[in-house]
Amino acid sequence: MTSLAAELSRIAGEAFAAEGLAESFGRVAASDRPDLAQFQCNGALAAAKAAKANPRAIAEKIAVRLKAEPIFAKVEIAGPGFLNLNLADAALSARAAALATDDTLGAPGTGTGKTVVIDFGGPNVAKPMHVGHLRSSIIGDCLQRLYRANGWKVVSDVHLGDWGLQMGQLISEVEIEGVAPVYFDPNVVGPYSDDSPVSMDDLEILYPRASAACKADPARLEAARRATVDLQAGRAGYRALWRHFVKVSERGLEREFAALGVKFDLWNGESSVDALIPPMLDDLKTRGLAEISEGALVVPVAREDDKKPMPPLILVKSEGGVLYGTTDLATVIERVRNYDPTLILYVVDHRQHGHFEQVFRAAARGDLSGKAQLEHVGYGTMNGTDGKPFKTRAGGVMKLHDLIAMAKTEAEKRLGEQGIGADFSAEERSEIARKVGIATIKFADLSNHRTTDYIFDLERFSKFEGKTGPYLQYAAVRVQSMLRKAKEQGASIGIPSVHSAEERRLILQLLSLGDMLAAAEDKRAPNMLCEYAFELAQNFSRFYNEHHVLSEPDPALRAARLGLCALVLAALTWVLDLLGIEVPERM
RNA sequence: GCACCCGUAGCUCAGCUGGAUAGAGUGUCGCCCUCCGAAGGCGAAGGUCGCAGGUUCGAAUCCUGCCGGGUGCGCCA
Repeated sequence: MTSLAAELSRIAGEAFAAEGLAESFGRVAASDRPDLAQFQCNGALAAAKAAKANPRAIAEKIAVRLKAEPIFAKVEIAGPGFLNLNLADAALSARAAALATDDTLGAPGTGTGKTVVIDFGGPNVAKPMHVGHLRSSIIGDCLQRLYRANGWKVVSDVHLGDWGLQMGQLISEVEIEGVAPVYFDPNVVGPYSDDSPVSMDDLEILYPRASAACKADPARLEAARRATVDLQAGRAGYRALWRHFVKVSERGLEREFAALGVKFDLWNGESSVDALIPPMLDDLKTRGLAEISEGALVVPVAREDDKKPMPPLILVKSEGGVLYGTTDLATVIERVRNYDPTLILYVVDHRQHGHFEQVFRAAARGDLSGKAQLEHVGYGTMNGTDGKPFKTRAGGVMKLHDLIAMAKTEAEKRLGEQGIGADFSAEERSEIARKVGIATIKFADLSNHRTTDYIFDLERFSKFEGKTGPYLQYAAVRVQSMLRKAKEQGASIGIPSVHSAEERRLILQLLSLGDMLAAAEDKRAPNMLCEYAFELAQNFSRFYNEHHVLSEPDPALRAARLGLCALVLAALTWVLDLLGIEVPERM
């Protein structure tokens, strides 16, 4: 179904058109001044500016036409030419009734027939996930849920970091440690054991050791570079060892993502496009797009009008290794070939903006992206309460696993303080705490605007008061509880309609859900979902405070109000689901 | 040095394709539970929207300069 605002815009647009003005001036949106009206149209001001006419006079003409429309209960002109509009309650009620039977709750269907590839998560092989991966994972997951809700075909790809210098660092470290000499024996070409010579715990020790050694010693770094080149060139022992690294790491990562409730369609990585790289390089060289510069093969991407230096995208390093820019470019080719998407989103830390600009420009120069628009969906840093990047108390990198555990512990503490679930089983209490802990983290992260840094304050985010994940879960549980009671009492659930100011307000917000989803998609802005969910909970509380539903003596009115409660619950649960937040049965 | 992002209430943040009295949470101070879960609702106080110019009938929003903070700038990811 088309959104209410869209329908009103169409009606107003026709009024402008009938006056010989552009239809686009008819854009109607929720009013900035809810005390004055439900909706507003500011088109008369813009039209007057364009036509050098009197805005008030234009507004008068439009108002005359709009007053003839039965959908409006009020059409007023205010100030220099604002059109303030209220709807007839009958129209609102009809819309609410239609919404109550709409499984999609007014989702806009903006993605019908379109495919989007979303690249997020981006964990690295051999490294445990840390808080740096948190934002990519939960923002990316929210976007994939949102795009699906809006009708897109979504292909999500975790895009493992499994092919760069860090792999060479690890391989050379294993060689130095001497823990698996067979993989380095030039006289052995396999077959190799199916069992990994290293565990995830080993890798977590080996990688930082290798990384530090390479930083300290140029010769050690050189060995890592050589190992990288050999791995990428296909040396059998290195490939076998590397496959163990990947497999071992994936098992750990799957657990981490499961704990977060994040799923991917593809578990591809940088290495997945290995075979595509040589033909891509040949093609780019043949077409004169790639050239040798300072010993490396590069694609120049600088443009005349650049205001800043724009280094070329390096495809092959002087010693022969490929970089993540190379795999990113080849991955564009792969995704276009496999899915022909209209959009590819990269949910990656905003510090990598320059990298993506290079890749996107190179893709454009090579005409590699088909019809796809490539877009870097950047995000800011998660900081500690000191305003600096989030660290453990000891000053180290906080693992994601530990952060989730902290949030769950905090949730348990809060639930205990509130006496929630005192009579539930230990298992159920634990499960509730898990859901609340995840909600704490996700809502805190997603409610901040994506591009800005934010301060992670567990103390504040885990509160049940205010704009928090736990509060919204509680609000949803409360409505569930009421509907359960209604069912026990045998009360029938009817069709929502307007009988009071509180219901009117609630229904108006419910009818704007589709517009919010479209806007959130357009801006790739999860915080709009958070804002909506919180406002919905607030509007419900006002309604709930004012009208005692279950004790309402008029059965028809009670049924209508229960219908409204059911609709609110459906909308709230759905938006929370898009945020990746689960609502417990009870709490 | 150059480029990008940010500077909004005591604190944490929305709002930014220009529009009416700049919003929310939190904190502070008042009210409101014989009734569906008060983890709530209603109200008050709190702002030169970093500073200075400019465009406009109209600027938190667009442009320029400055100050303050963050980030990035060729073989890491």
